[in-house]
Amino acid sequence: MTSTDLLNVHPVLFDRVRLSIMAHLSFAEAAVDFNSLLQSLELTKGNLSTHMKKLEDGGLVKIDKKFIGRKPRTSYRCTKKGKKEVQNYLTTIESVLKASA
Amino acid sequence: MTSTDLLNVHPVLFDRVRLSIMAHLSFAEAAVDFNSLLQSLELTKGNLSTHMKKLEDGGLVKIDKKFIGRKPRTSYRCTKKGKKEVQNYLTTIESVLKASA
DNA sequence: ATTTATGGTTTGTAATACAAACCAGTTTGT
DNA sequence: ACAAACTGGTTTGTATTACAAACCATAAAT
Repeated sequence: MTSTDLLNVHPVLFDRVRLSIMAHLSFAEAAVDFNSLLQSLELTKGNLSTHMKKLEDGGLVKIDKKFIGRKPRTSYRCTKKGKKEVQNYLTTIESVLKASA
Repeated sequence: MTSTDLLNVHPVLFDRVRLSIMAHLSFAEAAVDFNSLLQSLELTKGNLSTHMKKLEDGGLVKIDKKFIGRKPRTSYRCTKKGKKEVQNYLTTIESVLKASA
């Protein structure tokens, strides 16, 4: 009930762009590749790249690099931890913001 | 439904501390003063001061400075807009994060 | 009259978000 | 064959931000 519960939500999720990314990834059944995220979210490549790195560092996302034919392709999927943290984010926000009052 | 809805939430709310502050203020009936926020949130004075300024600049909070006896006292209350933005934040997060899928 | 407490604001520093520049390779055009 | 343009990203430089420390003004206590 106290707003200090917010301290328990993963800090990396407190960013608009990264939350969008996690929303995409956590709903996707399969892995999502760099360029489709790029298009959905309308970011620059550099910006997306660094956000993905942070999500990876936080363990919320798993990165997968391979060659598809002769071209490189990077794709991402949401980890178990990622899903858990997103859920935690949602329920925490709700509990903090929904008035018992 | 698209995660780009997140672009509609007030940017100033995308911060843990400020969201905590708004949670406090939006539930409080009366104005809340600087020191009680300071204690509830366990921040430094400088940090709280600048966060409040941002919330004020965003129109989410109204500041009120007066002397109580001979001592200065600063207190804050949530504006209509503040309440609206908090509501919008909550419903947007829910719609983005709760799978229709 | 010093010291100590109260109620904050301003300032300096470290971390962060972002876009521009870059890099490695591939395909297309001539 | 060679250059130009495209693909798929990463690294780097800059502006913004969060934060705590230092500071300021006044009041109360000794």
